[in-house]
Amino acid sequence: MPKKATADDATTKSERTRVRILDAAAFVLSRKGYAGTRLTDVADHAGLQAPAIYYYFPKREDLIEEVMWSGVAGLRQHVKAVLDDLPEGTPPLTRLDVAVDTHLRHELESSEYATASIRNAGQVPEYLRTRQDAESTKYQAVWRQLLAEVDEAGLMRPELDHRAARMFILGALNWAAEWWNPRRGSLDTIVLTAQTMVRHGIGLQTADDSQAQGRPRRRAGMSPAGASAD
Amino acid sequence: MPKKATADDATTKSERTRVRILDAAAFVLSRKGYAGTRLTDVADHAGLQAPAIYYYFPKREDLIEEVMWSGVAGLRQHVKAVLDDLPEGTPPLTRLDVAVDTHLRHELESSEYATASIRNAGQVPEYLRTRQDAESTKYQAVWRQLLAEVDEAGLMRPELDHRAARMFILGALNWAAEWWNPRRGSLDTIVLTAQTMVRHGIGLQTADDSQAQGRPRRRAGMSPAGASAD
Amino acid sequence: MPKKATADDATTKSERTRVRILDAAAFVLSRKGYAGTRLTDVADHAGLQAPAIYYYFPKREDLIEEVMWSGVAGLRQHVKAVLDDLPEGTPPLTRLDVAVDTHLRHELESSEYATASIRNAGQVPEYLRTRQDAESTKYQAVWRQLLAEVDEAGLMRPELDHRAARMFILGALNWAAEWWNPRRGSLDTIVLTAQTMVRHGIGLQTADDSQAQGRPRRRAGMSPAGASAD
Amino acid sequence: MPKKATADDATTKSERTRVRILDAAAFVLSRKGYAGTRLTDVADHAGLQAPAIYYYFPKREDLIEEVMWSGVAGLRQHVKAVLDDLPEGTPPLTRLDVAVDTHLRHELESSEYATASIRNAGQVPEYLRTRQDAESTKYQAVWRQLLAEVDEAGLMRPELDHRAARMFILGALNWAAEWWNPRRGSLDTIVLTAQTMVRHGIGLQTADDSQAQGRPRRRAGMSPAGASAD
DNA sequence: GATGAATGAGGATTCATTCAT
DNA sequence: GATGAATGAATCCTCATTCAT
Repeated sequence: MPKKATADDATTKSERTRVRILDAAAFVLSRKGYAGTRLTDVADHAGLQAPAIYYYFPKREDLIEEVMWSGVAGLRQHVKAVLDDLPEGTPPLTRLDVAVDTHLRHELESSEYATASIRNAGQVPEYLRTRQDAESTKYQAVWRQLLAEVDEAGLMRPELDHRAARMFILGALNWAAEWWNPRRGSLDTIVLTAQTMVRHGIGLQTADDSQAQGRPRRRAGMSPAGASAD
Repeated sequence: MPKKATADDATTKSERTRVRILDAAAFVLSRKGYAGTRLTDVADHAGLQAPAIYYYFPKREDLIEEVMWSGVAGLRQHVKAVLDDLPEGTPPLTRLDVAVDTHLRHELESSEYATASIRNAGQVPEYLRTRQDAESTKYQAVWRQLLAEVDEAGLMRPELDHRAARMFILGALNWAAEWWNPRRGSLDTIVLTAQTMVRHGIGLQTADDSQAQGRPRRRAGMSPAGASAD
Repeated sequence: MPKKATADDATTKSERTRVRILDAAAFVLSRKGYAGTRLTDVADHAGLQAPAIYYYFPKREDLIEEVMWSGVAGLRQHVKAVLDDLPEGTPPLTRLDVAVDTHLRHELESSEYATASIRNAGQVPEYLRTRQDAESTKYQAVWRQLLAEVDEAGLMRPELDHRAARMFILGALNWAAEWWNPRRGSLDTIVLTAQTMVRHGIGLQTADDSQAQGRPRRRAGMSPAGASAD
Repeated sequence: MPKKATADDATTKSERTRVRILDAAAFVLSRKGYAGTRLTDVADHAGLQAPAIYYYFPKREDLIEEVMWSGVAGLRQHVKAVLDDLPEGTPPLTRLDVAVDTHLRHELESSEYATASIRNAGQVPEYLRTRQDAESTKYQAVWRQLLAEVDEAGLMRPELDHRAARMFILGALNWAAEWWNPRRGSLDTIVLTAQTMVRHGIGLQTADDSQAQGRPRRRAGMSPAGASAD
């Protein structure tokens, strides 16, 4: 993500308002669902009047579309960036660990957009999903690749259907937004659990590769808002 | 669910209409979300006019509440019944296999209610969730018990947080409703994949217990959920 | 107009409400113009709440379209019917007199629809005018025919451009709705004035045909509302 | 109109912008009607942003009022000026011809204001019409005078109601804006037709006075109306 | 002089709900 | 039991208008 755009970044006031609206929309959308997202609520959260939204987004749908898209886009870019940063020759199961770690932390810690996007994937009408679907497909490709690497290394359980396995992993991770509560268990704990389950659920055990990996690095300004501003 | 209600059961016509409305509501709810569920659409699917619904349900919310509740209740009863049917002494990991199998098939094959309930768990307002939450808690208990048995048998990976593990499993299974497409892979295939991932993600491998289990048995009249699938 | 449909006709209550709404819309439309016609005002005049209109007309535009169309349609049918009733062999200039008389009385006495239609002809958006334009064309044909008959009888002033002459006549008649005030001159007076001006403005004087003609006959149920019900 | 304001007059830039706004308003007003005239559209046509209009006109209504007033005022002044220029002793029916000619050409060729004013005469709210009504009355007086002269010369058809006759003439002329299309007949043609119809519709034929008169003379700087046409 | 940003007052439209039949 | 007709409470969206810059 070349340009970082966060509400506090030194961009124009106008741009910051736009981001505030998007943030508010992501917040409301992830809690109330597509049909339940009222512009009044979004405006309240953004600290302005509903009609002001129209100065930035021609239609309610355009606002929602952008949130939904940013959700996947931000997630994909974040995960992809982290994976690309890994040293050459990192073992496939370790890369899987890192992906699980990154996805989960982004979803739960940094991005209301990601949860908004995940939760409403099934409810947003067809015609609002073009960009989102495209991003989704790309993100799926990232995971397909991860599993393929495991497979090529001869480490994948033979009984598994690749697509189903991928979807079960993503489902498990996505669903975390529904139940995770910072007060009932640290994020580190659940990340470790997820990594363990994925690593062994997917991978054949080898004695020397049994420790889950993934070092969370906080990365500033990686929010989907930033993504959306590209 | 004390009373069995299926559309073809020899109940009054009135009762059958009630079920038709519930079925329709489950159908719409699972596709449009809580706020997007219009009584008009429900009525259309049930083959009557919207005001007729009020003869059976005092408020839109009551109808939705019942669907949401039936969703979890039906799922729980179904899974519980199947587990209870297993012969005494069935090994814990096998019981887990069976639970995965049963949950998945019920969700994907037999119950629009289950998916309605799953998908909208986060969007339905607090005050509509009393019964649903109670059922949910009970259903969680079933799975908590399953994992506890595995643990007691000394077969559970020690790194796992029990609650998180349980939630990841349910998340993976629940999410399947979002992506599973009968045309892109048989149910048997994905059931096997899920079983494998859960069994190895959760359980320590023992040489003699490596084969996934679970024979689907169709069970009639389990719930309105069951009804809707007929 | 085969079926007569007036608000007090013995049709269903529903049909009568529909007509009441149309009448109200014609009333408001002719006074406030296309953009100024608020559904609230229409509803007030019809004695119901604005949303009730949607029970009868899917869109505000559909309501307006129907009024606009009925306006011309009713006028055309009325004038045509009266002309067709004239005895065979009625002289062309007499037929012209009758047409002037009928148009004027219908516009000023019987039809809020006609004035609504006339006044807003230029402001209603293109896509609402299909039916109206078709009717208009047909009505123009009636007058083209009238003038053609005068011409064929060798009674038309040679300097005249036929189309322009027709339009000037219709303009003079249509505009009457803007200025005519029952308190400032009887309808009979202005009808006579119009007939005189048209007859001599258009026709060459012949000694024996100098008296304007046209006996107003009140005809029940000829309202555009009736027309619209066909 | 005390101050002459033409876009190319050597006035301040400010004054020229004001005229541009008025021109734009006349344009929009004559096409969209009173209620349909949006400041945004006016601003677009004037090549500036809507709020800029407020620098020149305190209220939307003030802008519209001025256009409506200028419409009649310009027309009246133009017609009056031309009539006053006629040589002493010009016969009444010739004066009538000239008036018809002048009104028609001004309306159709030079003034978007005139058409705006004519078309919306019935829709603009009462309280915006003070100046306009005053002008209108004065313009009516011009025509009343024209007809009176014809009458005094003993040339007026006795059946005619003076007021009605005047209104029919003006209606015919005004309505031309609704149908005249430069591509479907030259202005000269329709002017001649109008003159013929008025002269014979109103006047008693005398052998030696049968030729229609009226030489169009372009007169610059008459009004904002004139200005807009340059 | 002019614009970007924002607001308040409507106005069209939707939808749960009511009620007489 | 069920529907046709109607309503009241939102909700989206538009537009004149304001104001700081």
